[in-house]
Amino acid sequence: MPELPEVEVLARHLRPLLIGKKIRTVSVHRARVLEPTSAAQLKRALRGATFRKLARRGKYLVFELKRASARSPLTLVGHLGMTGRMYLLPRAASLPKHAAVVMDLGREQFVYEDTRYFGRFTLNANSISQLGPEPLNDEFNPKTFAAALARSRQAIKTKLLDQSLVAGVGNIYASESLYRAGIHPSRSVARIGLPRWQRLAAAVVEVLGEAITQGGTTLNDFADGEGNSGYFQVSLSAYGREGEPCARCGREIRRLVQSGRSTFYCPGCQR
DNA sequence: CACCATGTTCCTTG
DNA sequence: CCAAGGAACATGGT
Repeated sequence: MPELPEVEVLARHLRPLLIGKKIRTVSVHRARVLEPTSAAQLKRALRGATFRKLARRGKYLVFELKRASARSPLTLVGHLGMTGRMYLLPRAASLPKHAAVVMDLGREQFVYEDTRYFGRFTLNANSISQLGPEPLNDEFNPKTFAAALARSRQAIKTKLLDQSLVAGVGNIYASESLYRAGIHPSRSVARIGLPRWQRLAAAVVEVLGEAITQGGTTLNDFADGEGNSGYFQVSLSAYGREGEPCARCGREIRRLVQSGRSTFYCPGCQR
């Protein structure tokens, strides 16, 4: 459940549940997700710490904690990879098969589970510093967008996944944004002029914003970690619709592979 | 068995 | 040094 909108919805859900809660102990079931932090480091740093803030940056969750002893706040960075989830469970509840890190909060436990263990839960904030502008802020606009691509000839779809260009767009919303902007995913970024950049930037903002709004209706799914996240309740126009008629022009949605990842587009609407 | 999957990083090649 | 492409990571669903 991992692109920007899903992470934003999760952050809004977790924020009131975590702020003010104190961590008693931390158990690490899969140390790989902590890298480069060690299990011992994480346990020592978090024991007795209290959640103060929770923010989102791109697809990352940024937890700020206060340690009982000390002055400087502690930053914990979470990323859900492809299959990560975070939620609270009652203290006695049994853990899921792929629980990676569990924090004992007293009457509850804060669980990070991740089937494929591609995600991260770490004290290292390095990857965050490499992120490009937030698409839902005004630091993101068509000009910074176009300027960042000056020397590239890659396909625009591939570039949209580059987190140093825009933070938070993933494989699903890249297809959706290009569909909305009417731009062919294979178009070289060198051949995109200002009007197209403007349409694309606007489309990215709209698509992500709408997904957040729609994700807001399925918040309850995060609470118990059961069943589906509600992710695919967001209505998608292109992604996953190969062979189905385009809602705008009726031609069949096609699938192609770029840099090893599926792209869905309408050959009629996207040039 | 084959292929697909919401992501990032590392390695190789040019 | 840079850009670009592909494999690796790990598990499960169809």
